Amino acid sequence: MKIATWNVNSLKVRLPHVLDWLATQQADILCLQETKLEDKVFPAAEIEAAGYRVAFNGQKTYNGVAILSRHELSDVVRDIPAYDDPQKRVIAATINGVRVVCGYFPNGQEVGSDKYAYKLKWLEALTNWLRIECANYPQLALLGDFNIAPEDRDVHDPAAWQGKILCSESERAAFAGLQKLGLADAFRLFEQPEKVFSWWDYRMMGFRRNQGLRIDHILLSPPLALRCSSCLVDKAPRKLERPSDHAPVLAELAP
DNA sequence: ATGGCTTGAGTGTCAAGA
Repeated sequence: MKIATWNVNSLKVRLPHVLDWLATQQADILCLQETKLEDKVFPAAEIEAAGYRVAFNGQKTYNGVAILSRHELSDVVRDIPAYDDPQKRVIAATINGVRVVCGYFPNGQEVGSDKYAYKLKWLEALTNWLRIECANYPQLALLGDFNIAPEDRDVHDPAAWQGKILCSESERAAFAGLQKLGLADAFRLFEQPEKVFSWWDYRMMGFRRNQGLRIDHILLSPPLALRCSSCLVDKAPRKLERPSDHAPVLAELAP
């Protein structure tokens, strides 16, 4: 089973890329972030025509998440339960016995800002909820745009990013807090090349110079980590015309 | 030099992303 995550930075603009990528990769599950679409205009018909079922949780202009699946989705949950938040950042569903949680983590803008405080609160709420979710669902996968580079090796220029947003101590501690729930970073289960990133700034030719960060992740509970046979970033869609600034991250789970 | 692109909203140009 192939599971993946991709921040598409507007599904309206990126739908052709998404459909092409699904056809190429034959992914079973794709979690999307930054769809930026209200539910009433979500392109469900086009996605279903491609052979996928879909659940979504969106809003106008900002945020918005979705889970696309070749298999049936059940027990869909939208937003973090008991956490009051108008921003549409979370959707979860059970697929083939796997609890799939799709998250678009807050950016945080700048360390010390109001948005940074919101990011840390949000991370705490997510972690508290996932502690319960992990107990209820031994097979759990957390996929999404975490907006956290977990370690210096996930950053093209660690010195320049030292202590900055996406790399600060508190954000990395929150990432470690998710790992403490038993969730493993699928990418780091395997030997990987150096300087693999999942996001590159549109400006300054960031992609061509590989000036990026690894901030999109797939975290797996212990039984799923045992089943995981590979995890990679697919840079191909980032090379297309009008790409998202993020590339998809893909993991393979043995049956 | 805190810029640089891209998107959405909306028709000026700004907010937000990371």
